[in-house]
This record gives sequence, C-alpha cells and structure tokens, in this order.
Amino acid sequence: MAKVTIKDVAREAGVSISTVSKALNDVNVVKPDTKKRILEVAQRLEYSPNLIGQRLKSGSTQTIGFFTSSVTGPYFSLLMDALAHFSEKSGYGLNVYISSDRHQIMNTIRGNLFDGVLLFDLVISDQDLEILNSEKMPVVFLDRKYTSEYATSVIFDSFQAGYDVGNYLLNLGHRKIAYIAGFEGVYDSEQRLAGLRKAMAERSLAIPASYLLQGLFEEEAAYNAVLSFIRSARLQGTEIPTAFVAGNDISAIGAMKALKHEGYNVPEDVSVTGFDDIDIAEYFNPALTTIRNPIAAQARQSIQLLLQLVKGERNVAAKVLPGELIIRKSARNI
Amino acid sequence: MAKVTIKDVAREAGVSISTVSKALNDVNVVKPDTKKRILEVAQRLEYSPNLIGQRLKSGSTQTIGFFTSSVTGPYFSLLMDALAHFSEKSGYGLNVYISSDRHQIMNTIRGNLFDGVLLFDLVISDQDLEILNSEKMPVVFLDRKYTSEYATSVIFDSFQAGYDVGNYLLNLGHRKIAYIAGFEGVYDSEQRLAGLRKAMAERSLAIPASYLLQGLFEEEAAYNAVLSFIRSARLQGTEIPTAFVAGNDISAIGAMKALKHEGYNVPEDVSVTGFDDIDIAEYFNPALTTIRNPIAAQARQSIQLLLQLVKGERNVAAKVLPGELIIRKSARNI
DNA sequence: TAGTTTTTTGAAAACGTTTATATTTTTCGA
DNA sequence: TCGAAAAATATAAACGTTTTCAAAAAACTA
Repeated sequence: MAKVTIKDVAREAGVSISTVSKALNDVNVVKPDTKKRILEVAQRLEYSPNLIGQRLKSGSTQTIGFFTSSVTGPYFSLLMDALAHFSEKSGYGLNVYISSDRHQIMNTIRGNLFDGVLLFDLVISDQDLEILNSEKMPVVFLDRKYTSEYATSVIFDSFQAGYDVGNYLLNLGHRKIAYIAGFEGVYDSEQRLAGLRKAMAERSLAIPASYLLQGLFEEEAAYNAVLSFIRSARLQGTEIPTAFVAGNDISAIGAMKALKHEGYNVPEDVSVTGFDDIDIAEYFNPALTTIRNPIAAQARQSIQLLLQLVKGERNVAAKVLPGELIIRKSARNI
Repeated sequence: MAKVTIKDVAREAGVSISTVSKALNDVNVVKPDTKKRILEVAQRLEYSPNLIGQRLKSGSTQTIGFFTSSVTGPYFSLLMDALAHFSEKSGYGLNVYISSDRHQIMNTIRGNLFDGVLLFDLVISDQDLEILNSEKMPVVFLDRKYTSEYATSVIFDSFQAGYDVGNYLLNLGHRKIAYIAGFEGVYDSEQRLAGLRKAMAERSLAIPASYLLQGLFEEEAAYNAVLSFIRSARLQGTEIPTAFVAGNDISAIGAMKALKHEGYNVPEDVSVTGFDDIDIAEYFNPALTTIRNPIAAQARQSIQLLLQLVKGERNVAAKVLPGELIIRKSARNI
C-alpha cells in the first residue's frame, strides 16, 4: 500500500490528473459535479499531496528557514516560540535548522527549500552573503547589522542598553564602576561597554583598565574574575568599585556569588547589574536589575521584514530595537 | 541571473547532465579528466543542487522532522540542542515544525518532506496515527507511550520519579505529605502522584484528599493553592503536612513563596520538592531538591530508534528513561 | 588492423505536481 | 437541428534531479 498520489485519485475518479489538481486547488473551472466526486475520492483514499512535487513545480515553498548554530540559552525558547507564532499567522511554515557546518548550511539555504531565511549566530563569509544576494534569497539577520538588496536585520540596541544602565547607576550616585566583559570581540559585550563608557564620559568619568574584568559570559569565569580582582585589590589596598556592570545576567550571578563569598552584601555594599533578563534573574536572591530585550518584537519584526523581501520589496531598512531597564534589587543608591 | 542548475553546468562543461550528476555524486564511472573539468565548472558557476529536485527523484530527504505545538519551557532548548546534535552526527538534518493546527501538521508529515518524524505535545487522533502507520512513516513519540509497526516512543518514567521522591522524603522521616497537582488529567502529574502513593502505601501510609492541591503546573496557581490551604488548615486547627511534593519545579517555587509568606521556613519547618530541574531550581533560595530527567539521553535514544525504523526495522521497543534525584536544600529530615 | 571487450558518455524516463494549450463536451441562439 | 460559443476536461510540458539503458569511444587482443 504505497502512498496514494494524484494519479490514483485521477484513476479512481475516472478523470485526468490535471482536473484533479484543479479541483483540489479550487481553480474555478471544474464542474461542480466532478469536483464533488473528486473531493470525495480524495478523501476516501486519504490523499495528501506530495509537498516536494508541489514545491518543485511551483518554485515556492511557503516556508521560512531559521538557521542557527546552537539553541542554548533561555533567549531561544522565547525567540522560537514567537517566531513560530508569527510565521504561522502569516501563513508560512517555520523550519529550524541547527548546524555549525558552514558548507551544510549554505547548501541547505541554497537548496530552494525556503522562500526566505532568518540567520542567527552563524559563521558565514562575505562571499557566501554575496552568493545569497546574487540568487535573490531574502535574508534577515538577528545577530548583526547588515543590509543589502535582499537582506536586512533586526537587532537589539546594545549600545543604548549599556548607556541606560550606566546612567541608572550614575544617577544612583555610583562613580566607580567596573565592567565584566564577555569573550574578546563579542559584539554585544563591546557595545554595552561602549554605551556605558559614553554615559560616564558625559559626566567626565572613565573606567580604568584595571576595572575591566574578563567574565567570558559565564558564571564560573565571572566568579573567578571577580574573586581574584577583589583579592588583589585588597592586597594592594586599592579601592573597590561601588558597582559592577556584568556583560550578561549569568556573569552577574557569578559576580554576586563571588562578592558574597568575599563578605560583600549586594546591594548594600556593592551594586551589580546584568543584561538579558533570563529566568533566573527574577528568582535569584537578590533579584537582578538588568536590561530586557523585546524578543517577541524582534521575532515579529523579523518575520515581517522577511516577508516584505519575499514579496518583492528591496533594500528594506534594518531595525534596531531598544531594551527595557528592569529594576529589581541588585543595585541601589550609594 | 537566475540560479544555476545542473543544465548550466552541463552546457558550460560541454557534457550531458547525466554525466554532471555522476561526476558530482562521485559515481565512480566518469573519466578523471572530465570529472575534474565538471567539478571546476561547477565551482566556478557556484553551482548548488536544488534539494527539492534531488528529493523528488530519490524519495529520501535525509532529514528528520520534529513536530511540536509549542516551545515554551526550559526543557526545550535542551531537547532541541541535543536533538540537533545527534541528528547531525547521524548525517540527518533536523527540521523543527511548530504548529497546533492538526490538519497542517498531518499535511506536513505526510508531504514526503521527512524520512521520519519526532512527535511531542501534539493533538493527533488515533485515526491519524493509523494513516501514518499505513503509509509506513517512521514515528517516535516523546511524550506518550506508544508502539506500532512503524512507531515507538522514548519517555521518562514519571511513576518511578514520584516513587523515588516519596521514598526520599519517607526516609527523612516525613509521614504527612501533600501533593500539588498539575492540570487535571495531565499524564506526568498523575504518574508522579501514583508513584508517590505507592511509596507511601508500602509503609501503610496514604495521602488524604485534603492534601491534594491544584497547582496547574504554574507558579501563581500553586502559590494561591498553598496559601489558601494553609490558611484554612489554621482556621480549622488541622495539622499541616511536613512536606509538599509539587508536580513540577515552578509550582514548587510558588509553594515555597506561599510558605515563606505564611511564616514557614523551608526546609526548617517544612520540606518542598519539585520535578524537572529547571534552571531556576539551582539558583532559587533555598535551592530546590528535585528530579532531573535525562534529556540528552532522550534525544539520543529518539534519534537512534527513529533511524532504526527508517532503515527498515519494525516494531522497535519503546524506551522508558529513569530520572535522577537531585538533592539540594529544600527538603531535610524531620 | 579488425574484432572484441571495457570504459565512458548521452538520451530518456521517472519522481508528483501545476499549468498552458489543445481537445472534447455542453449550452445556446437562430 | 445545426453551428458557434462557452464550459469542461485532457494532453503534454515543465520544474531539477537521478538512474537505467543504449550508444559511442577507448582500450585491448589476436
């Protein structure tokens, strides 16, 4: 009992396959009687069209590809859920493709499986990007600013986020602020730092080099960085900052644990902030003051821009979404 | 500049398309010289095969479909990440399809897009399942026990988990234990309760009806349930349980907040446990004692069983994976 | 060198659809 | 009732591949 095709339906209904196709696709040209008969036969035989055949012929797939290298982090469920929701609402299927194999990824994107693609956290060369553009493949980046004829992006304003956190702490009276960075060269980490620096510069303040710690965006690395920083500061009798701005929430947690371990109370003795507003931020003690990015909005906008591209618009402008300062308990006035 | 096809390569290389196909697919029959020439041309023209064409012809897609209705919950990133990892390792692509539209889902599964599918948290009728089976579509369920000729499942042993938590608390000396249930009829919630009951029954103990609370697997609902339970118990002068087994972690957190609000310290005055081991469990204060399910193992097994089915094995036995008790701070001896 | 075998290449069919065009059937007017 | 117009249906091509089988080219053999 192989899978029933349009041919089987045609034979069973005593009609040609083109008529079946028209009946099924509601092309208003087939006689009501025959159409009814065909539909009945199709139902009885439990016919379900071969999507591959359809797609090959039509050239359109009504599906969006979401490509990413990994799915870790809480950011993800939220993003994917929203993406799925908005694409479904627009009548498009969403396919998530997870891989770090550049060649595989390009092959899949270029395999005519998708009407357009969303790209996140991928290693793709400029040359690859050009190929995509030359093949008129609609692309939206979720992790970097980029625009071309067939590509655009929807990202968060990490600079502004850093600036906002900076001003918040400065308004609370902090003057000595340390920054716990992510991996060297990570865009978000650097933008956040740049924003923070700008806020400080506006008040003629600066972050000394010794206040720049390496937290690698990880709890343990941040813990160790803060621990050794404090200890060596004590040893040298130098002053400890009144506030730590961590590059993300998880390193903020590492920082708080280190501070607690060294006998400092957060926020009484020292303030700590993060970025991202992960689940834990709210439940940790003290609850973490941080910046929340509008993930659902990013998903909605991405789908919207991508579909504009799919429908023929060109040079669609990129969007930069502002984050929101979530004030909790981990920072207070000095 | 339309996308280059195998025809373009053939023309440019002065050869037929069948030869190009053979050269590209490394069928060892084309003369080294021509092969080299073809490969060069393909590279120069940046040829990338149309996957739809390939798939239509070959009937195989080398991809696995993962179908689910929603992506919420921390369980997800972990599962997806592991799934992606293991499918890639097996040489299969993973496509995640998120939808609640039963008709859409069936259409997509039956559309010959996948060599096999993973199903989670979907509303699919028995009739649909029969159709899939009659079409020889390999299926693995991740949320319910099911086996048929072409289907099997990989699930967690919620009964055993409840039993283990029960014994743990009983060994700590607890005798009065309450259970905070999920939605009425939710399989996991009921299994966990059944396991707990068995552990108690083995010591001739039972859970009185008044100790069964409705937490809906949500923080707030659990909070409210526990709050009103405590208050009415106080009012009536009845005894309060020494331990609360919450149906999942998030309701355990709701319970702990309610207890704290009413002046009870966890775990000094009363013990609380959860199920799932979500991120927050470790960071909450007190850190939650709970059961962790081996998600990566589930992913690995699912892919493995699915591929057995894909490769022609029949009636593959279902797997039931045991959870692991993670002892932290929220429960202690009495 | 001619015949034979082996290697290499090409033509054509096939996968399951949709759609343009051709053909048949029906309807309608005179 | 016949012919023309309109409606319905069928035939065939096409989408981009792979694969079977036939044909051509190359390599041997005697």
